[in-house]
Amino acid sequence: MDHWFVTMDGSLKARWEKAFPNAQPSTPNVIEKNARSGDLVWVATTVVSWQQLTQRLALMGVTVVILSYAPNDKEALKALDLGGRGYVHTLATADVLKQVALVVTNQGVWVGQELLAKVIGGTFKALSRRTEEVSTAGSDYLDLLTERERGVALAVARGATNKEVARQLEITERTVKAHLSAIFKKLAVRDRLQLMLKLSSTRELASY
Amino acid sequence: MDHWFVTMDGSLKARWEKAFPNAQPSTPNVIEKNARSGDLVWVATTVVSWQQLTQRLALMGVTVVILSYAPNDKEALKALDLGGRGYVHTLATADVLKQVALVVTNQGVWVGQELLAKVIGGTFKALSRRTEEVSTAGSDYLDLLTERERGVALAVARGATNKEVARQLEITERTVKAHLSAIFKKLAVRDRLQLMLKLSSTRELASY
DNA sequence: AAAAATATTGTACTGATGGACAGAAATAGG
DNA sequence: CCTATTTCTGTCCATCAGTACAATATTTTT
Repeated sequence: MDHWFVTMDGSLKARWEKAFPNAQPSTPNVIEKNARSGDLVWVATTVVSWQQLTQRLALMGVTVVILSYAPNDKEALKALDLGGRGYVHTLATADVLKQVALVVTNQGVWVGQELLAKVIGGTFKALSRRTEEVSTAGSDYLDLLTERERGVALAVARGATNKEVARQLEITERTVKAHLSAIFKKLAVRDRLQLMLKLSSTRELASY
Repeated sequence: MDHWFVTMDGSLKARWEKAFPNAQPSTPNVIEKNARSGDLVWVATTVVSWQQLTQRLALMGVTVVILSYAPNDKEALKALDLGGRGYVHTLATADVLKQVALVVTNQGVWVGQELLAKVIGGTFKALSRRTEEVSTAGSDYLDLLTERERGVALAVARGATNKEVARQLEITERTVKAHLSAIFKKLAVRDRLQLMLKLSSTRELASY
């Protein structure tokens, strides 16, 4: 996994070097050829076409974090909507940058807490009204499964591959398959697709 | 700063011990007397009164993370609304738990990425409608597809295999694959599982 | 104590899946 | 008339998913 910092002139700020000694500077023109899926690319909003660049890189499977000199909620939402996984002030300290990297490379999303509070506060009421009557509906197929099987079933229901489930639960892929076979038999479904449908019919799914 | 795990019986799962050797198990009755401002308390939703407990602990200045066996958006928002700083799957690995701790003890908020995407996606659309800068107006991903692609997408979302879709639409399996490839690219998903999730999440988002 | 359930991992196989190259015909808009 | 879009199809190949045989260790139940 490589680190790239994309600016207009390919300069590498001292702060970034301190946080990631192995990071490489790059420019908008060449980053799309050099970056590969799984890499972490930091894109400055001083790059003229940072939005298109973010979108394309995200589609490539690249983890993108946007660096802005003047962070604001609207730009942050735009960045995340385009597939960016983080939005940080360009002048963030090395410590913060390292933490951001840790979070986004582990399937997390980094976003300023003021924005998050604002968004969650506003959304909660509308969303809870909508789901109130549905959420506590009875028959739960998950009760038929063992604790470990539940973990596997929930991960699969979120769209994870066997390999991903194995990594998440810290077991081998073979064990995941074993659990899945048991799950399929217990819930009488033929594959993971039907499992998703069966589970999503009774509950809303989210992940960690 | 102390770590506490609150369950009904005060048990301490092996996974938690691995993540935090110094963590202490506790029960709802005594945690309010023992925890102090700045402490990190993990509360399982199996605790009957986890909501009141979360609220009271948060008001005390305690950092609270909620652990749920069956995470869902509504519960997550409720947890955060009550002052919780994180919402994680009970079966999260030690690595994930450690990362959550790192984030929440550093003024961060931990929330599932699907929920975040939903909330951000919803807010972004509302926001851009208001400012009228970004058009797209495509609330439904199906609008991005051609008629034939829509048929394939819907069949797949119902859990059909390629062979079944082919029979239903009276085309060859190869053609189904071609449509699917186009669908994956247009909707920026990696496989049929993610397609199912994407389509089912739009329906839920219809209200905002 | 014995039996059952649970959790884990192994190899080998078949069928399904998705991408990499494609090409060909029909239709609609300029 | 030309071009772009849509629809349909082909082969090859690497990877994934699920099963068929397993076996072993731990925990729980009887």
